[in-house]
Amino acid sequence: MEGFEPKLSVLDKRTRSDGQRSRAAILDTAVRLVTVEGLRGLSIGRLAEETGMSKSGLYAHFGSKEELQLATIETAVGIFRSEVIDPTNAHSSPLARLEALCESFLSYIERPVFPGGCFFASAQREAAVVDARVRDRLTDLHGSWLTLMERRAQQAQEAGELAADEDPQQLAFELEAMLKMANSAYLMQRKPEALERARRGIERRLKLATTK
Amino acid sequence: MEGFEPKLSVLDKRTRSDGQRSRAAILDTAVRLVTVEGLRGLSIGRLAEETGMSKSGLYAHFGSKEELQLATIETAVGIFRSEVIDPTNAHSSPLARLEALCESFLSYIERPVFPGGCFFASAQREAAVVDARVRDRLTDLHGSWLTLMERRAQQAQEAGELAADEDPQQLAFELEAMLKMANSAYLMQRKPEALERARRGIERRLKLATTK
DNA sequence: GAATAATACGAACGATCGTGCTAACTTGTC
DNA sequence: GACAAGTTAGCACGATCGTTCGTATTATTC
Repeated sequence: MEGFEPKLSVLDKRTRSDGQRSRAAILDTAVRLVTVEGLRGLSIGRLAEETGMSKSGLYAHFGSKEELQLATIETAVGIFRSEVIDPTNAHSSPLARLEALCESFLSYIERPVFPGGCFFASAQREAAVVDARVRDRLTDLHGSWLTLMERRAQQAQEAGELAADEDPQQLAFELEAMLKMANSAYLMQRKPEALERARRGIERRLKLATTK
Repeated sequence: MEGFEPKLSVLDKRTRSDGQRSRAAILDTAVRLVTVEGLRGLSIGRLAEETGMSKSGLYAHFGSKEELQLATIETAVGIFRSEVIDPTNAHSSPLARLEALCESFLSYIERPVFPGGCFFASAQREAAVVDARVRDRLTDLHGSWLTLMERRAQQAQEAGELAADEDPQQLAFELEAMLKMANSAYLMQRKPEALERARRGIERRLKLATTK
């Protein structure tokens, strides 16, 4: 699953079980907070209040806000991988995996896995404001996701499941456009109609790419 | 141009010319700041520093941060109207106006009118964090834009320019998906390739809707 | 030219931000 | 059971946040 390998955390010499539990609880709260309030809303004080810890106690787990943000992102990556990407690998054909990827993403919005929609859509918004390492990581992940879609499309084409004159990158671009639109429209106007429109659009687009 | 009427400002008894000029200069800086840093980055201190005014002097123009945010939004609405929407009304046929609307939006990203891409995309991100009046106004505007696209599609269909079995709302959804994707991809990876993909996708989608 | 109201500034407020420091406690290891 | 290391809290710091107040400086009107 190239591109979504979790980055190694800078400090990895933690042994005590209570510390691991605390850290996990903090990050669990953090990812939810980010999707609702954005990366900027992820303040130490707010997070301490939310988890019932003191600011300094919480702070000791990360050492800086930047590290906290990075750790939060990696936590979200893990959830996204297991909730969205991994399940789609059960399918055998590339085209089925591409379709499953779209549906898996829509389901991830619909369930919802995070209260504020797609984690990365929420986080990337403030990329301009955030430290360079955080911004770079977010850009990497955005690229990885798009690349994954493109690769699936290309594999489908190589397997003869897509028309030969179809541009896999163009197809991936349009599919991701629907996913992104679904996320933002579903958040803005709470009606599930947005997800249905995305599903219909994706289905029609894929049909066009196969029967051209 | 229904839906994009500027809201009346709460205070309108300003008479002095220097005050009007200051206010305009502040708001001009504010709209640019929002597209780069988001609505949350629109802090009084930052804005004062950027415009060379004192915090309190600047503050006197608006009375509260909420009013500042609302005034900034209305300023952006005016720019969006004159830069994106109004020019498209020169075309006579509804379908041409719909096409022009898409191209006008892409050009607005490409020029760029704002340094951080579409103002409303930047502002809506933090809708969850902001005061109710600001959130409501942003939701209104989002609805107005989508409704405008839908109306154009419907008019085109009524004029016989679109296939009878095409769903105008679905078409508008998919077109806006491309526009949104173009904005975010163009910002993330600075390559103009994203705009080209959006243009190609829109053209293909419209062709499909006309020759079905 | 005087009166009036708009405009701008400086100082200060309470709150919150990220970040350090110190000290107390728990946990795991020898 | 001792000891080292991990964990947490308390306290305080400088900075910035939105906001208020008093005051001086303008621009417009009579």
